[in-house]
Amino acid sequence: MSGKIITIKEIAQKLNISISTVSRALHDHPSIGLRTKKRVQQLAKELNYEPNQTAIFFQQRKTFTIGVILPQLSEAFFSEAISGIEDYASMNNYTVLLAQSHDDEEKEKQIIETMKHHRVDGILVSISKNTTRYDHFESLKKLNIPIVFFDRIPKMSNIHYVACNMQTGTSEAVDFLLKKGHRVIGMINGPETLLASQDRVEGYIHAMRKNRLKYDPSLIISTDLTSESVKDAINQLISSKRKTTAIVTFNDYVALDAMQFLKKLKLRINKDIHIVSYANFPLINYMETSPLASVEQFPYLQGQKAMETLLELISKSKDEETNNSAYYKIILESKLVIHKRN
Amino acid sequence: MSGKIITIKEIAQKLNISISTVSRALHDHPSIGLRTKKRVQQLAKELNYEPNQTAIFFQQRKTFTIGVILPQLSEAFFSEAISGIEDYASMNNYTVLLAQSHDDEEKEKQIIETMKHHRVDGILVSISKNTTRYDHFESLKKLNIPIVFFDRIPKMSNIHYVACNMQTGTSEAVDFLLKKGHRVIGMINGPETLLASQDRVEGYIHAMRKNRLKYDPSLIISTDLTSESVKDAINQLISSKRKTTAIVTFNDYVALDAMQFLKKLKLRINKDIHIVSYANFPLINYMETSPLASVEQFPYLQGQKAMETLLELISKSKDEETNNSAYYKIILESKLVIHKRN
DNA sequence: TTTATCACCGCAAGCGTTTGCGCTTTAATT
DNA sequence: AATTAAAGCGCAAACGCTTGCGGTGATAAA
Repeated sequence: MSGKIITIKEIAQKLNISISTVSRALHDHPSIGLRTKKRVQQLAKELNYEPNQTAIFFQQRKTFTIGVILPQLSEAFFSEAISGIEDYASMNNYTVLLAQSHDDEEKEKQIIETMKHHRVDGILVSISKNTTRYDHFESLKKLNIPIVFFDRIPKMSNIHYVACNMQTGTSEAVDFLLKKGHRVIGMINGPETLLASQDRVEGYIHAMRKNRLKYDPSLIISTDLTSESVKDAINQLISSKRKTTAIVTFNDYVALDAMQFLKKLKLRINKDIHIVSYANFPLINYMETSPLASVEQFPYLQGQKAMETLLELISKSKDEETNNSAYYKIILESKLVIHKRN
Repeated sequence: MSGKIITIKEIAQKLNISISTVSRALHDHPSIGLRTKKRVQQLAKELNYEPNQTAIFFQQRKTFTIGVILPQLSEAFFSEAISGIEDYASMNNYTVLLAQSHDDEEKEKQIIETMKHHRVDGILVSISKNTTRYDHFESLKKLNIPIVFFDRIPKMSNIHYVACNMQTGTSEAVDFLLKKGHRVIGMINGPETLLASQDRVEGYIHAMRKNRLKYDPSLIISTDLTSESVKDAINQLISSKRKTTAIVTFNDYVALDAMQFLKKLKLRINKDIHIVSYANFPLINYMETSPLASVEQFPYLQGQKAMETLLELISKSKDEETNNSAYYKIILESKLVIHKRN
C-alpha cells in the first residue's frame, strides 16, 4: 500500500523517455525541451516523487552534511552555540549531524570515526576536556575533511579555530571594579592548563598595569571548578591580610557556588563583597543576587562564525586542489555587560 | 597527496582477489578462509581504509539516522531533551540529524522534506506551536518513515507520542499548597489551545475535589505567556475580593515574570504570596527567590523514551510488513519537587 | 578410484542518480 | 536544394558496496 517508493526510472518508463532526460528535466537542464520538462515535472509531483538523496550523496561524493561534536548539549553555552551552528548551516542548505562526547576521549574518537564514514563535508568540534591525544583529528586531513575548532581548542598547530578572547573582557571587568574604587580584587580562576584561564590572568594583569597598580599574585587562585575548591579559594581570599572587596569568578557556575558560600559567611553580595562573572546563564539577570556584571562570550555568534569559516573552507577545498596553508584563527572579543539592575 | 581515498576495490586488486571476498573478509563472513581474512584486514588497516557509508546507506536502503526536529535548541527544556535523545540514539548506533523549526510552520515543512530525501530511518519531533496543518507529517507514512512526537503533540489521531502528563504534577502542586493552608490559589495558565494548559486545569480541579473544596474558575487565568499578559493576570488575581495567597504559574519563564512584578507591588515572594511553578530552568534552585516547588517534566527522560519507542517502531516495521495499527501513547507522570531551601 | 561434501572464493547484478558524449531531427543559412 | 548549426534526447559508465548463486579444488567417504 504505502511502501512503493518511486524513482526517476519509473517516471521515465511511464513517459517513454530515458532516465537521463527525466533527471535533467527535474533539474531544469537547458537541453531539455519545455514540453517534456513540464510533463516530467508534473508526473513527478503526481507520483509524489522524492529524490533519493542517499544515491545522490554517494554519486556526488558530497553530503552537504556537517558533523558537530560537543561535550554536553544540556550546558547552556553549548546549546546556545549549536543553535547558531544549526541556523547558519540550514541557511546554507547544509545539514547537521550531532553528537556529544560527554568529555570522554574514547567517545570522541569513536564519533570522529562515524563521521568519517558518513563522509560529512566538514566537522565542527569543541573538544572534550579530557582529550590528550589528537590523532583522531589529524586523520581527517587524509580524507580532506576540513575541521574547525571552537571555544575549546586543542593545543595543536596548524588548525582552524574560532574562540573568544577572554583577556579583553576580563580586563574590562577588572577595570570596572577598579573604577568603582575596589583595590583588592580576588580572582577565582580555572585550571591553569586551560587557555581560558591564562587569558583571564593576563586580562587581570593588563587592567592593573593600565591603572598603574601593582599586581598581587596571591589574589589569583586556581581551582578545578568544583564547589570544594571554590570554597577553599574563598577562604583563602578572606583570610588574606588585605580585605578583598571584589571577586572575579571563572564562570557563572563558580559564581553561584561562591555566592552561596559567601552568604553562609554572612557576607552580603555586592555590598561587602562584589562579584563579577562570565555569562553562562541566560537568566542570571533574573536572580536577586547576581554578579554586578558579566563577561559575555557570545556562544551563538561563536557557533555561527565557526560554521561560516567551515563552509568557506569547504568551498575552497573544492575550487583549488592546492592545499593552501593559511589557517583561520578567528578571535571574538569578549565584552563586559553591566547588569542594569545594580 | 592526501586526497586518495581507498576502496575495497583497490584492496582487492593489491591482493589479487575479488572485491566480494574483501567485503566479506572485512565483515568476518564465515565463508572466507582465515588466511585471506587476516591478509585483507591487515592491508585495510595499513591503507587506512574507511568504508564509504554513503555507498552502504544507498545500497542497504537504511541510514541508521534519525531526524530530530525541535522548535528551539537554546531553550533549556529542549536542550535537555536532545541530550537524552542523542545519548539513546548513539547507544544504539544511530546517528542524529538535527534541525530547529523556530516555531515556523514553513520551516518545519521544509525540514521534513529534507529529511525525507535524506531517507532517515525515523523522525522525532516536537512541533512548532504555530503549526496548523499536518499534511507534511502524513506524507511520511507513504515513505514508511515512522514518526514519534514528544512534548508538543499535534492534534492528530493515529500517531505515536510520548508526553508528560501535567495533570498529576499540577494536582500534587495544588495539594501541596492546600496542605500548607492556602485556600485561594491562583493559576496563571497558558493558552487554552494547548493540551498542556488543559491538563493543568484538570489537575487543579482534581486537587480541589480531592480536598472537598469548591473550585473557583475565576482564579484560573489563561495567558499567552508574554510578560504583559502575565502582569494582567496578576493584577486580576490581586484585585479579587478573596485574597490570593498562592499562585501556580505555567512555567519558570512565567514564574520569573510574575515574581518580578509581584516584587514591584511590594509583595514578598513566598511570604505574602507563594509561588509554585514547572521546572524549565536547572538553576532555579540557586535563585534567592524561587518557587516553593516545581513540577518536573523530565525532558531528558522524555527524549530518551521517545527515541526508544521510535527505534522499536523501526525494528518492527522491518520485521513485519503488516502495518499493525497499534499506536504508542506513552505518558510520563510529572512530579512535584519541593525545593529543600524553602 | 570414484563420488559426494565441504570450504573458499569469484561473477555479476543491483541500489538511484548524474553526466559526457553522440545521435537524431528540425530549423536556419546560403 | 544543399549544407550547417542548433536543439532535444538517449546510451552507458560510474559512484562503492553487498549478496545470491555458481564454480572451483581439496578432502572425506564409499
